[in-house]
Amino acid sequence: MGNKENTHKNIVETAFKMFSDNGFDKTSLSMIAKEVGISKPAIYYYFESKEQLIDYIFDEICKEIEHQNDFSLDRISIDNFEAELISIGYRMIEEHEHDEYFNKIFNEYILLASRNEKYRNRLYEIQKGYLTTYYDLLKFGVEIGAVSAGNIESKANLLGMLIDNIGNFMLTGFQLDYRGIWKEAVTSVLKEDKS
Amino acid sequence: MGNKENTHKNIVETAFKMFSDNGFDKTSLSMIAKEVGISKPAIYYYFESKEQLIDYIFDEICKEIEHQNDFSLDRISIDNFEAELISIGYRMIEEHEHDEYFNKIFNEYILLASRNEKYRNRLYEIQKGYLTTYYDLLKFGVEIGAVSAGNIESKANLLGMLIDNIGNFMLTGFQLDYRGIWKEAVTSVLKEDKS
DNA sequence: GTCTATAAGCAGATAGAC
DNA sequence: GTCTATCTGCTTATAGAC
Repeated sequence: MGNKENTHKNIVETAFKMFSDNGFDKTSLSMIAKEVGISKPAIYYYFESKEQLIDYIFDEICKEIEHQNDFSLDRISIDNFEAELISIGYRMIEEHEHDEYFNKIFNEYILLASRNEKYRNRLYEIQKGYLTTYYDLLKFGVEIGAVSAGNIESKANLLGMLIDNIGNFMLTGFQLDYRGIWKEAVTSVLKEDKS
Repeated sequence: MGNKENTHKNIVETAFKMFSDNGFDKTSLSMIAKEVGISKPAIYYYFESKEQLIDYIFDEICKEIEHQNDFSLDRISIDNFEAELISIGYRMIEEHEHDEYFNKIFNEYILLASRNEKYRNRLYEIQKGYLTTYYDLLKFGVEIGAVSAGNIESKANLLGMLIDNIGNFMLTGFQLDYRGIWKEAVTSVLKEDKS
């Protein structure tokens, strides 16, 4: 009874870590069971198949992303718009620095999604929401006069895609001045149009 | 005799396509052999192991990238600098549009590299060279007076990382105005500094 | 060079006892 | 809930004939 939830949690957390370390295909249920300290059939008491375990973790990850993806516009004014935008990126970079597993397994799911429709739609919505956040932010910036009105959509996509790839580059262990890059991007985008 | 090179080529090309479609782990040597129209042991005549086949294709891909990664600065002047930079990105976008397999298998190798040192160093050098190209371009732009001198490195990394992720986004089937995003990035980066 | 036959091992998954 | 024992199928890889 009390143990049931515990074992379930152990399986999920161990699988998450091992999938992240080795990938889905190179992590067998036997390996997970051994690491958890149970037998392989015990996993089948909680999950119908390996695929269902992978799907369960996918769902958990998606929920977490969807949840953390809405930051409020409350504190933002014309005076601190640029600084706030910069610090949003800084916060993302910081999260990545303390989060070795998440990005790795997420890339695993992205590759899965490129071949399996089941994961594609959900990730599509996440990516869309992700870019939309930057769009809403810049649109708000236009309203309060902190951003010039041209090409808001492209600017938003530019920022969203850049911060996304900063996460990927960090994953590969590439050492760059990511904060400097992000700051440069924000200030460049917010610069007045010449014309 | 004449057949030897042909079979070798068939194996490599078929494997490339199938690895791209299904991933390494979900493409067995039996599947490749069947698709080529030979028996499985025939593959072992050309490659010692599956891993060696994967490595061979990795080497081919790296060589191709390294080769196509140097565009000359000859045609570039102060008058056409921005336009040339924009068209460099456009050309990359166009390549991606006609190249369904390359990006997919390349991402497969990136994920491999995140777990296997053997692939890591080579990809590291490619990524570095990639970003360096944009750095050299911008530095040249500074010399001829087409770019203001501040933060060249961050600007170069920004452009390099953006065009890289444009490729990734295209892979996922995400429909965006990638040319507009790239153009916005280039013009933003080349805008005069306010101060 | 390419084949048939086969070895050895591990994968996902199930039966059934406790 | 968790176990031991087991099934089926597929994997990489090899032996040896032609």
